[in-house]
Amino acid sequence: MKFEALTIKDIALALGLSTSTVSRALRDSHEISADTKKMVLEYAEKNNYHPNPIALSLKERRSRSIGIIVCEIANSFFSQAINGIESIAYNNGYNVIIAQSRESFDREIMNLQYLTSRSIDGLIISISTETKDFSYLKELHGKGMPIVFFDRIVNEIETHKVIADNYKGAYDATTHLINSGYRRIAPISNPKLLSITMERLAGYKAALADNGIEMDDSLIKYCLHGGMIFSEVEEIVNELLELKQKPDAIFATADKLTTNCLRILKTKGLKVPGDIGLLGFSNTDLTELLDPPLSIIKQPAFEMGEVATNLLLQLIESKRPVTDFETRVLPTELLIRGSTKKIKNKAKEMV
Amino acid sequence: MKFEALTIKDIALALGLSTSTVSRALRDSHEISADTKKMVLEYAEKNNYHPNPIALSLKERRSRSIGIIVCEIANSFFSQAINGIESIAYNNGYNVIIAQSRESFDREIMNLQYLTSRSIDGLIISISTETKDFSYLKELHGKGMPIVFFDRIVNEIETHKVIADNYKGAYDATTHLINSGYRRIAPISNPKLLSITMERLAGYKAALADNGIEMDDSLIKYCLHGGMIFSEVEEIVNELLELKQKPDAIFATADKLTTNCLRILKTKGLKVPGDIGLLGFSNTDLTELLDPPLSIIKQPAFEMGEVATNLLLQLIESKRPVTDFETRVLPTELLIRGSTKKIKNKAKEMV
DNA sequence: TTTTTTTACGCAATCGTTCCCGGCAACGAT
DNA sequence: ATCGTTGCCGGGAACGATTGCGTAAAAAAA
Repeated sequence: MKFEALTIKDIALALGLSTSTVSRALRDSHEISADTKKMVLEYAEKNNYHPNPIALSLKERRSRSIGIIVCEIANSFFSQAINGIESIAYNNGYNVIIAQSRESFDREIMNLQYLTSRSIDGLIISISTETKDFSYLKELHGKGMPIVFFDRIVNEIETHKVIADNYKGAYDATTHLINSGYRRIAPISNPKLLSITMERLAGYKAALADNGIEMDDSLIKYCLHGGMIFSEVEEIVNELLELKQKPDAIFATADKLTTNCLRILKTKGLKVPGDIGLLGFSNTDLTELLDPPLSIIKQPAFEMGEVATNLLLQLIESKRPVTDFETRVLPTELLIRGSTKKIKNKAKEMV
Repeated sequence: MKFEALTIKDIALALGLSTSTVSRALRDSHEISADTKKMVLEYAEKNNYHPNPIALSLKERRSRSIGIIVCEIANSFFSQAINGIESIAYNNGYNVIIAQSRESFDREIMNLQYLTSRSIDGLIISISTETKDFSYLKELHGKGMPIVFFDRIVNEIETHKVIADNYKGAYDATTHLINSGYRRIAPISNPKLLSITMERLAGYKAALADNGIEMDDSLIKYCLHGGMIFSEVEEIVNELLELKQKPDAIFATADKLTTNCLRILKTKGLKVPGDIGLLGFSNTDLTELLDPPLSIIKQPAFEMGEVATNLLLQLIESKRPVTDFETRVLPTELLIRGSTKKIKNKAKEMV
């Protein structure tokens, strides 16, 4: 079945005018008489004419749609960010096409190809945990595709970037853990070279250093699939618990890792925070209802989406090539709950 | 900045052919010589030519994109459903444009206008809690727009529909509560006339009847904004708790209501299930980690999205008007956890 | 060799819209 | 009466791709 819409040609025919006149009347050109304008406008209104966006896109060589690539939608952080992206985009007459990489590099490339073949005007992307090769993105960017990175950014591509203050977030979180008496804090992260991993681990390390705590490399763990594969997180937690010097707290640096860690610790019958403390990055609004209520670092996901979209639209609508790029860093929020309750300093465990 | 793509015209110019020949060569027409085909194909491959989908859309009068309207993306059920929709759509060369009504009728109409002005080929929608007037949807449907309803459906519009087995889900849930000793079960729902509300309440009532429990209308509550406004849920819970004959369990018939009920009960210092039992529809994967672990009815959100999309594509790609519509009902799952633990039958409370 | 058929390609219209260019009135100025 | 000027409008090309039709040359048949 087809859904036939009214065209300018139909109006022209009905009113005995030419398409050019109708077009001009609709765009309120000065070279159309008031009478004709009124006639056309009224007819268009009555038969609710809407210009065909596809024809416009073809003419103007722009689709007024922007692509989004994230690892998955069903993740609080990203769905909130998409919310922010969408709100700005719609207000500016753009629509968004969302694609999910599911933490796969191959899928990310496919999405990229799909979106560009769909002739998007710009791209907002948080790269997958698997992505190490940026040549495709570089090529795209080199060809003039406006790109804004957010969350998981690519430092070697020069364009606008939007991130949470991962360094400070992790620093504050680690400091809080230390102040609560924890000493052997094990950070569980996404792959090593992901921007958010590096930023968050840097904050962690700085907090340790500032508090005179020696770092123990055996406590630092990475999840290659960002927690998408449950068993992977499970193995890593097992490794940590089998250490001679066990960690007294886990610092999960990503949403999926945080909740999966809790799941695993509970399954193992460990008391949180009695046996082990837990704190992590998370954006779900259920964390305070969990058992135990989770201490979290929350990112301003919605705002990040908004900012990223504003920057992207700026790139898209700029007349001349933009060379002055900025990296916006938005503040995180540390919410202290039960999962990091103070423990007594066991002096013997101090390293 | 512009992102210039290779066109058929460029290829024709470069190879000294006409655009028609190039077009036909690319589509492997029999009336093009093998040599020419090879030449064109190789050139297109090397310079990675992709047909401009906008030009194709204009020619074929189809955009190969489908619209989705849900109340919000940042909701487990809907993000999972969108996942399902997206997977099928992409596999069939369609992209999806997502819009959020945020439970507002006005926004829903705006979204509808936006999406149609974007010339979508079809629509998948779960209507907002506010929507009582279906005239716009009817008009759209009447004009030939393929529509598939899912979750919150509109019975008076004849087209494909996809729902969870809300009746059975609610029936099973209520039965479980009864079997666990609860007698005064208060259902908190979305607005009265929403399809899911009616279906779920019907299941609730049937379960009561089948167990010889008299229904108490004062226990039946509705949230006009579907739990989007926290205070609204709070008021309703307060009303219930101020009843002379208080409920001994709450049955929340929607995701947001379920988690918000828990939040409110905990804030009030009530023990769940000690003071009151709680069970609800929910699709978040954190429910088992909550305090208490929540008993829930889970909908097959992903599958619902898949089925809805398959039905929609069927409508879109059908040559002649479809008159034979179906309503697919997918099974729900009852997950029993701590929040509905057995209580002793207090005979005096039996009504 | 001439006629017919086939092969292989080009021309031009089409989708809906915009916009450059040109034209034809009516008007005032000379 | 003639010459600009202005106001108002239509013709047609363009955006990128597909496709029916026409046609030249080559191949086959006469």
